[in-house]
Amino acid sequence: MRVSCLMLVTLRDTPADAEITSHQMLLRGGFIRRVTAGVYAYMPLMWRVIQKISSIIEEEMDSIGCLQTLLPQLHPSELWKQSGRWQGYTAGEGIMFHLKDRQGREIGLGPTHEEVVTKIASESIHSYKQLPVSLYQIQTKFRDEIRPRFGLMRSREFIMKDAYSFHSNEKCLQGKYNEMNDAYKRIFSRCGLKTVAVDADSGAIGGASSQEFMVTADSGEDLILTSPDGKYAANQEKAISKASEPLPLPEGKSCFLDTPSQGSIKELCSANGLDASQIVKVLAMLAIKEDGQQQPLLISLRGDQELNEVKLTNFLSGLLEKPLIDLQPITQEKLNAQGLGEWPFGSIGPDLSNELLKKAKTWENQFIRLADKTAIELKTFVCGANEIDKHRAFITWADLGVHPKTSDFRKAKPGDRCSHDPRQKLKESRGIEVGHIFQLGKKYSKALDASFTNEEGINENFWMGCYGIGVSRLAQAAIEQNHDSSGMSWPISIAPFEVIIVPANIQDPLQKSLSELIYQKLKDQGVDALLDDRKERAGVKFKDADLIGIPWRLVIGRDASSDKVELTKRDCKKTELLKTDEAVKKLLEEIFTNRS
RNA sequence: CGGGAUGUGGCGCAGUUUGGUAGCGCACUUCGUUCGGGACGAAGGGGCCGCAGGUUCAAAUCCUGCCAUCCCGACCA
Repeated sequence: MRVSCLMLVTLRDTPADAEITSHQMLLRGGFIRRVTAGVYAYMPLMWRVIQKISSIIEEEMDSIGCLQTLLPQLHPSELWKQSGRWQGYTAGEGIMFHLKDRQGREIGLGPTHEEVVTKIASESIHSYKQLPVSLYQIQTKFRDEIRPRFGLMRSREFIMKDAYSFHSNEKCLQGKYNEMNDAYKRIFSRCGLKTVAVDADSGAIGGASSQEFMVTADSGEDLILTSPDGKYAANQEKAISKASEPLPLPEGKSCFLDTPSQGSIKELCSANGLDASQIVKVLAMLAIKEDGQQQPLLISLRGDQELNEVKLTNFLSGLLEKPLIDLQPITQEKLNAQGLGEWPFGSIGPDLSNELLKKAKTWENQFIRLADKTAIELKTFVCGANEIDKHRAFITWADLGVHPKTSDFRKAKPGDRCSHDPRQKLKESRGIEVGHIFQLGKKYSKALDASFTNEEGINENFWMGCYGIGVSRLAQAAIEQNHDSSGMSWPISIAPFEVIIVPANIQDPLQKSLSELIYQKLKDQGVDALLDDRKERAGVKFKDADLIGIPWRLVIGRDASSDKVELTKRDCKKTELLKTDEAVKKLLEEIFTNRS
């Protein structure tokens, strides 16, 4: 390809609305253009990158026996109603774009394809003899993100590879899951990315086990916690840890404390000489279920711990046997709207009376009481007295007479002791999620009644797994990990071109003809070569070459008369002056040995 | 949706406080000189100043409403 034909438009100034480096560089290099919020056009250079990533993914998926397909993007609402996700994905802050066709039928624009693929599998597969099967596609997904951000990192229209596997038993699913795990590691490493695999929450997709693949980068949106020995890595949403030992309260008889304007743990501690780990704090929250039911909750936590809402949501979804669509703190405004009186916020105890909910208009009138393990383990503690400006001290759970459901609801934090080895402390780093694999189990096959006949002649629902890679996100994440002050520096396996040939002065007939000769030679060898044949000054071409990050640069300049050219490696900027033949030979060697 | 900021040629910005009919740098076009790290000179082209109302002799500038974009939280590949 010739730069003169490439529609290359680079910007000298950084567009003001781009925040992170990779986004800025993609815009400056003319790789992407924004069309509307969270929607981008992939320009020719970017499309080449995406194609290269796609090929690597295709090779790896094919190598583990996955079948490529292309599924529809318009999904009938019935299918999503069957799986029980229509409400959650469209109502409230749902992320599915949806519309009505001319007949008034509701249609969703595919944010993910479990429903469609499960339907297809169930129609085509009737016997265990046809299993296992894995299908995948590389396609645009639509998600009406609440807040699109950072260019392709969180866009509303993005390219994703999604795979779905169907099995006759759990063991087979686990086998495929492990194969996928390995394939993912190969894919990311072939793309030149450093990634960590972390335990993850399976979120809205649901299912049992799940792992995320994170490109490590300071600009990442996710907080990852890892152990120094590398044996444990998890997304903070999911991470577990051992909380520090609480400071035991000294002996004492249960009593009331006057605690005027000590509504926060901090104030309570400093006014009474307490440690936060000696207090049980109670959060009042409202869970909104998919069917609209509103359930008040009281969650007890040790004073020095924070609530992990993901853990709470998952626990409640199991308890209520319905997905939650929202979780919000109870505020005085909400109480007023329910026609309820004032609650003693700041002094609420785990035993706050159900009486307070009696007159609620739309809420359930019993609390669900929950407590984090660390709170339950306290022998004696300080807690709210359910009266403004009053707390109680030297209280035990027996004194309170309530029996909250107990689980792990606390947020693991950097510095916490690791569960597998308390001598180690969790470290934090940031990551960009580029892949996620799930063992779904029978969640969708049950909901959509997708089954096969097993060896015993009995009808059984499929065991399923699903496996995603954010292709367009991965491309941007690659820049986040590979750039310097002058621009991008693509890993060669996914670079839009492998080498750029730059005649310093295209007007010089010798330089021009030598450049053309080398260009032809490289092309004949199957190298992705770009020839900068523009009538620009050398400086301009160098700046552009650096910005668009082509891994190798061959400059044909003043030494052309002695048949010498310069070979430069983009990532380290190391330059060698070589005879033309040697330069071409070395380049071919480098490119062919490093092609993954 | 809540909190904050910003909307002026393709990009980056000034002008808004104190109303007088739009300017700078980059990019673009033409000519000349230059030619190894975003050249110089000359001459050009391009803007209903986010949109809609209002105030005024006069609005980018003042007032009202809307819209859009970006940043901080919930969402996620």
